[in-house]
Amino acid sequence: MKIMVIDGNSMVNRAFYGVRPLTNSAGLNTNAIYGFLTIYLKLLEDEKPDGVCIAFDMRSPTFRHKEYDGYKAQRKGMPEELAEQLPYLKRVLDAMNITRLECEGYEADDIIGTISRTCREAGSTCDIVTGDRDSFQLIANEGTNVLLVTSRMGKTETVRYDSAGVVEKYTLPPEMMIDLKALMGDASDNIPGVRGIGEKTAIDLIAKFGTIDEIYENLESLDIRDSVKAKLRDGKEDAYLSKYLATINQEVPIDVNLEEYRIKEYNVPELYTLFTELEFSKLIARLNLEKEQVAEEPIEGEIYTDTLSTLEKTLEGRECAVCISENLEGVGICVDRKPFAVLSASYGEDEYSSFIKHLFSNKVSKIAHDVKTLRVKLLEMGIDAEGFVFDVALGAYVISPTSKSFEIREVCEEYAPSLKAQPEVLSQEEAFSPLIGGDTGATALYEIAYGLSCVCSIMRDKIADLKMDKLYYEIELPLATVLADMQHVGMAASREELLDFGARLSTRIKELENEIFTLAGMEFNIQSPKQLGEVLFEKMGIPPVKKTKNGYSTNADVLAKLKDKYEIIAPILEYRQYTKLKSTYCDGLAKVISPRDGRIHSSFNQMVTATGRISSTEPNLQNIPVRTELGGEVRRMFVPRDGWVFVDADYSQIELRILAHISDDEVMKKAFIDNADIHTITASQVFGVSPDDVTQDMRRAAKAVNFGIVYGISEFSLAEDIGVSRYEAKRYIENYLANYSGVNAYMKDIVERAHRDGYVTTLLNRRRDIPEINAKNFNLRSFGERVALNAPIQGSAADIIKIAMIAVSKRLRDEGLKARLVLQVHDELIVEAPKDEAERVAEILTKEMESAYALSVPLIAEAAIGENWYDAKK
DNA sequence: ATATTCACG
DNA sequence: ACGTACGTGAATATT
Repeated sequence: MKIMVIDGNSMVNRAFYGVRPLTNSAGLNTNAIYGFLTIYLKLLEDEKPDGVCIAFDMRSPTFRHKEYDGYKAQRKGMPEELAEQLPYLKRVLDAMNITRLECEGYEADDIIGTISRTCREAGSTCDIVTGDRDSFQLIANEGTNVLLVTSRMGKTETVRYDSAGVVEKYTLPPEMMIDLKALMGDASDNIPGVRGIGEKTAIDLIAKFGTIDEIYENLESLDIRDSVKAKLRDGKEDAYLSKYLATINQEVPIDVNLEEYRIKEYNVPELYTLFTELEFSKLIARLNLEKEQVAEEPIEGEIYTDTLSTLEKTLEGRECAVCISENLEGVGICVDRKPFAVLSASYGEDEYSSFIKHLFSNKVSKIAHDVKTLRVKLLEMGIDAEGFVFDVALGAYVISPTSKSFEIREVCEEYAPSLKAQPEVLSQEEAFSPLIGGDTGATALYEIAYGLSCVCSIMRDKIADLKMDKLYYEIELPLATVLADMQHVGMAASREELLDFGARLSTRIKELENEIFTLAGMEFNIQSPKQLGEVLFEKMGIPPVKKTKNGYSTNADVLAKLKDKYEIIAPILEYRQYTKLKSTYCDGLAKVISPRDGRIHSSFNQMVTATGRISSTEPNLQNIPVRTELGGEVRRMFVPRDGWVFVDADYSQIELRILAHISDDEVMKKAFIDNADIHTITASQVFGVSPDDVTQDMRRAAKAVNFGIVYGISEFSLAEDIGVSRYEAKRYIENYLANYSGVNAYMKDIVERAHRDGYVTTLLNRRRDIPEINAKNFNLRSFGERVALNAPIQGSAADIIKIAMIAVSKRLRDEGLKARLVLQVHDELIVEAPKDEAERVAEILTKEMESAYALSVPLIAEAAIGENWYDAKK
């Protein structure tokens, strides 16, 4: 077997300096990537290796740096124009299925040495591709050669060196290269060598004596010039240090499996996407990446005219893609890649509606787009739709949760671009909002169904590739049905009480308004941050605390700092609180109570957040006040049906428990296993006192540190948050990380992995891409690093509560209970239950939430029962 | 359409 | 030295 092992950093440098500057239209430099690929493809053609791998240096210091501070000390960091290309190059190599190797504490050369040794031992030949001569020492007669790549004037040349080649060039065999360097040093790596001895003398000496050991053992008796002898005598230590530094390590602790390097097929869609972004159209053509992307045939569908009972039989037990029109006047179906439309107008009312019932029963396996919305719509029409085996929108979300849109059009364009080129109708506007009544609508319906079936098969592979089958098929897909049911059931709030509360707030708002105007000496719009800023910081001359993009900041933090010094501030804060409550909650909620059933049907969106949480809109029921007494009143106005109660259960410290689990931090795990108060334990760690001696203030500070850690802490923000000096905040963090050493290691590791991979994952392998992580802009990159810290934690919590929701929902149904899940607030589930089911439901909630996922610490949920939402919280 | 503020986890 | 905690949605003012 013939292995080619490439020195990635060296080659990318050669490419960068050897290829004229190139950028794509987004301004990204691409010349090093392009040059690298050109050289690689040429080598592949010329050398025809069986296997390939590429070794990279890591940023972290190596064993050589630890031994010698000066090692490569003169090296400047790579220019930004090159650094920004590396993450892309790595993605390209991944898409080409070429193995990349990196190892903390070692250089690429060491990895290469290790592989060449493995090859020798396995009897394989090994070609080392590199741009510098450091690797010459690895050349061996048993088939280890160096392909030295040089570039000048935009031309690259490759010269093969074997043992004879080295002797010809240096008059010394490869194995003497190390000792040669021990004497002559290496300016480019800042290896000292023996002071005063250059290449010529060094070659002579090594040729004569072989090794520096040989030289130093007999130094005084050697037949050489006295001046050289003196230099050797003075430089002995340097000589041995240099030898150590120059010696390539061939025992790097990496798993080497030569079979794994065997050349594999490219991941064509991935590579195509990347090359498109990089604008490498020549390479796309050269590698034939576009082939098979364009459908050969246009979509040919028809309007179904046979009797529907025949069709029912055909569909039974089969899988089909479906798409319904706005009011169910028609449905597009695609089975076995054959698209057609069934129109209500072609049949009698009974025949059509019984077909629809059958189609949406679980006798037919359906692929659809946005199952939750579809199910809600059908539930409103009295149809309990089930049997969905794939949701194309949800698939797109799971694959890339940060995408902006999961509309049919976008998803089709992204996952089946051939559809765009071929059929005319599918690319037209009206095709995606079908209005039945003419051929266009029917055509659109079946074309969409066809599109969905194409997209589905591509997505299934992609989901399997990403190892997200469990996340997708066992969590997200079943959850869509649970969310549809929650949305359909809704939650009741008392319109009268909300409006009454609003009226009471209004009275107080008026009073506050007058008070503020009097203190300001003028009338203005208090709700306008601009006017308020001018009044406070210009007219009244209060010193501004913070600025925003367009003026003075007047937010609650700023006002709190001014509160004790200026009389006008307190009423403003109160005014803000009251107007917020009235407009967002009293008026806002009253507005969305459905006239049909007097309940609020919030939309639960499964495809919005970057982390996997769900969100709630129109209205947002996930931000109903609770932190202040007055705000909590709003929760009293959420009431169950007559004779029913709310059962509310929430997870205790789920995010910190997840942190303890994934960081495997012994101290934090013990705190949870002992069922201790985590903030108190943290306080005892941070302040170095026993848990019994932790004061309220210490606990409060520790709580802020715990939160900070989960968010990707900075000492500045922590200091700001808890009102201590920056220095003190820094001490807290240092103590925290020193005591929770597992957390410290985890934080380092996850950030490093994010830099390397460009994404992070959760416990259930939900993935979040973090393109910012390799940005040159400091703020953007720092943001990426905080995201890398937080997303696995927040996202894993989201995974776990989703599993619990599915389990709770199933048990309520299986056990014939009337109780129904009505709300989820990230770490809290609320069920509306008949009074006589309440205790049972509380048990189910607690049990299913706690057992949703086995962590290495206990997962605790606490349930409470109440006559309204406020009272249902402990 | 964007900015600011503030409600929640 | 950089600027400063993660994830959301709604109301309001302003461009």
